[in-house]
Amino acid sequence: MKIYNTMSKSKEEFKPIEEGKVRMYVCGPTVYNVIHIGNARPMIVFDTVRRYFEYKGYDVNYVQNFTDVDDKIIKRAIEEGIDSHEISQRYIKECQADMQALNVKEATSHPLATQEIDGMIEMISDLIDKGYAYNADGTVYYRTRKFEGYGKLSKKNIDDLEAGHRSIQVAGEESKEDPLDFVLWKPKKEGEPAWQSPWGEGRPGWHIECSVMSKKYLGDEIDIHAGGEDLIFPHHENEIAQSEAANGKTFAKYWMHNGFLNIDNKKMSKSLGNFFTVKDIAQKYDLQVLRFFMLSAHYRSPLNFSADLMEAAKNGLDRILTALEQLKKNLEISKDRENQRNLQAGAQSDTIKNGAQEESMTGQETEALEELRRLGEKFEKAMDDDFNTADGIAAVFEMIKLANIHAAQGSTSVFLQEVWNQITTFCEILGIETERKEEVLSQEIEELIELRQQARKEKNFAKADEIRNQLLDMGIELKDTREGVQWKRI
RNA sequence: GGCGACAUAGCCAAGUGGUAAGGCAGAGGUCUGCAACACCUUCAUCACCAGUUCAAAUCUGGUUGUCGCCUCCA
Repeated sequence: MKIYNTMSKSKEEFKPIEEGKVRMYVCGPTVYNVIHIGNARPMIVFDTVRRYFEYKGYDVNYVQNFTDVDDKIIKRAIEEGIDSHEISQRYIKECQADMQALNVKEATSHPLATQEIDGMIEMISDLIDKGYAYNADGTVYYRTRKFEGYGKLSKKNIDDLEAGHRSIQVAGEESKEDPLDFVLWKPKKEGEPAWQSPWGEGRPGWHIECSVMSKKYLGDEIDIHAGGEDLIFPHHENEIAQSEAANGKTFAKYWMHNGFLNIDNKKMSKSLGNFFTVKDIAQKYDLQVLRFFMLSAHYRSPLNFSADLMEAAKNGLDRILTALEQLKKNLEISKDRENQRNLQAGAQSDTIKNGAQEESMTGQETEALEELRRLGEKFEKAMDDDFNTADGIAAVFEMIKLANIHAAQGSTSVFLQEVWNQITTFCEILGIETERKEEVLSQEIEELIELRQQARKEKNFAKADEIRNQLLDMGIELKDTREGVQWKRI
């Protein structure tokens, strides 16, 4: 398995710190609002990474935090005139609901920054003791130049950084020894949430949270640290400086970063009016479509989002789901048929041996299964190469085609079962929910469908079509298949 | 100004040395009362220029263009 490591800027063979285990930390959202589709990309991508590791037999300890103390949360709380804790709790719930709809598995642990203050104070004290941090009137700064490897992840030259910084130095930073130093602890301002510390009341800086939570839940050294590419600098760079200075060990072996999501080729921003929350998308699409769309490109490539592309993703995903639906039906029919046959055979013979007897596969089926196995290898090869989900999806589409051609009602149930198992296994890795949600139709609609069937029987096609159009207006699309009428909501 | 990424068909997107996966859309056909589904057929020489090589989308140099980071940001 190869993973592209931002640190080395190359693909490296994955070797876990501990055999059979993966320790993985993904930077989570700051909960000051509902998440947008850009937030969703790393969640989807790294959830898929996790699923693939699990498929490969690894025991994955997956940690994703919620940053629940931050300027933006406080600002929002003041606007609404409520406690900032209420704000963060509200959006954590919303975020979890969105993640569930995106079929993102729950993290092994998802710590909250505000629950880990003690650990942060401990690490900051430790950094001060070691000379990597200093207290200036209640604000604690990290002494950036003291850490030798600073800039090693983002490949930045510390002197260039300083040159850039001079022109944009912010007011209130006069107490810093060096403009490059960043905040570990900031003193309380009126109306802000605060905790007691050796440097007075205050709250932690953003970067220290992740260092502390990663250490607590995964240990001093972890396998994978992941997040959006915009976090490379300064967030991850600072985490490295904190953790490695405090722990004296390499922080993370592999650094994974997903590319940005653009809207109509522009960066998503509120001012451009091209800002979409996950909930916006959910109004029009099943969020599975969004997930499928995001996995259709490599996670490190920039990805463009548009209405047309979502339509294309929806159509593609439908093709997969339709085929699986058919496959499942055929499997049931085939099983029933074999059961019938066994019952008859059983009635004729005195002894029924070993329960139901399955039909054995035909030569053609064996060949098809062989082809399916090859496609499975193609899928794994793609995923082994830095999680190439686009190639993986291509393999799934080929499997779908194979199923559409070979898996018929008359096929043996062993064959159909095997095809089903194979394809759904790979869908599972991608996080595609393979069974459409069972929906109950209203009585009115049921009756209309029945009426139309009668009209068809009587060859009154004008009436049949009229009813079909009527249902279409109601959002129900019908199709007549060999197994009867099927419908779906559009 | 510093650092970096990318440029493949109408659209999306794989492919890092041997002559272009897959999907969406389109066209033609089979099936179906019609439609939908499905299947078959069809649709590119890889931004440009120069070079290395028996052989390049794939390596090297240059040109043009797009984008990102350097500041809160997934």
